[in-house]
Amino acid sequence: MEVRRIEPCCAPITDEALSAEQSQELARAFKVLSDPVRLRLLSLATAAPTGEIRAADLVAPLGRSQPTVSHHLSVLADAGLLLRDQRGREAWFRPVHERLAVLRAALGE
Amino acid sequence: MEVRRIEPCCAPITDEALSAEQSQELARAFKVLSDPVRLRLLSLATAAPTGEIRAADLVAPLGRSQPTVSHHLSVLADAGLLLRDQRGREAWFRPVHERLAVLRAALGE
DNA sequence: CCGACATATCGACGCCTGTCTATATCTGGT
DNA sequence: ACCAGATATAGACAGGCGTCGATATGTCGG
Repeated sequence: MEVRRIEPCCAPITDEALSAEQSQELARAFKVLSDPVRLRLLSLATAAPTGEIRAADLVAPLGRSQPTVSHHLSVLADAGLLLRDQRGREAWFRPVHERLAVLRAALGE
Repeated sequence: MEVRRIEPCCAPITDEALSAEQSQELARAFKVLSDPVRLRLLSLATAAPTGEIRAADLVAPLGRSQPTVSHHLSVLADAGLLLRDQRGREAWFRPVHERLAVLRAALGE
């Protein structure tokens, strides 16, 4: 998916026109959010009481295969929206609120 | 693209987990923003001094064919992010800031 | 009424991406 | 050492989407 770390890239799109490069970078970022499974993973991570989730616990609720869930978690981690914490054979993930804030900021206000 | 009007659909994803339906709806919305041409169109519309843009004036700066630009404008209009104002043979577009705000709100805060 | 302009629609093509099954890798416990 | 559990990787397949050229539709001016 050509995932790239989400970084502050530009003024809010409500303020000034984007360059070709800026729009491409932003589009890549929003593409990460354009899948229902990934959005659900992100919300499950943020809403988790402990603030983190374990990969194995997500397969059943999402109704997708284990490799598919693993794939989406990697996409979110590569984008910097989730932070992977490997503990032995388990993979735990925490949301990175600052990255979400970057995208929110790009939408204006 | 199965575009649908962008509506307030859910609490911020930072607050509580999304349902399958909510995540699908949100994903559809972000998919509209996941293309560089559409992001650029949106920013050009918002940054325009008069607050509106004419379709014909966008072909050259975007470097895409006229049908492609027309297509993307339609996607944005269908999503409710742009408001189409037909004036004779010309099509003018204004940004709908409330729709952008809906997406911003879904990202938290 | 005709030609130039503005936009939308159609059909096709190529690439990208989400999904799966099968398999590999690594870890922890017994 | 072995087995079971957790995760990652590989490969394949199907559907979706951005793009284009060609064409249709509609509008203004002379």
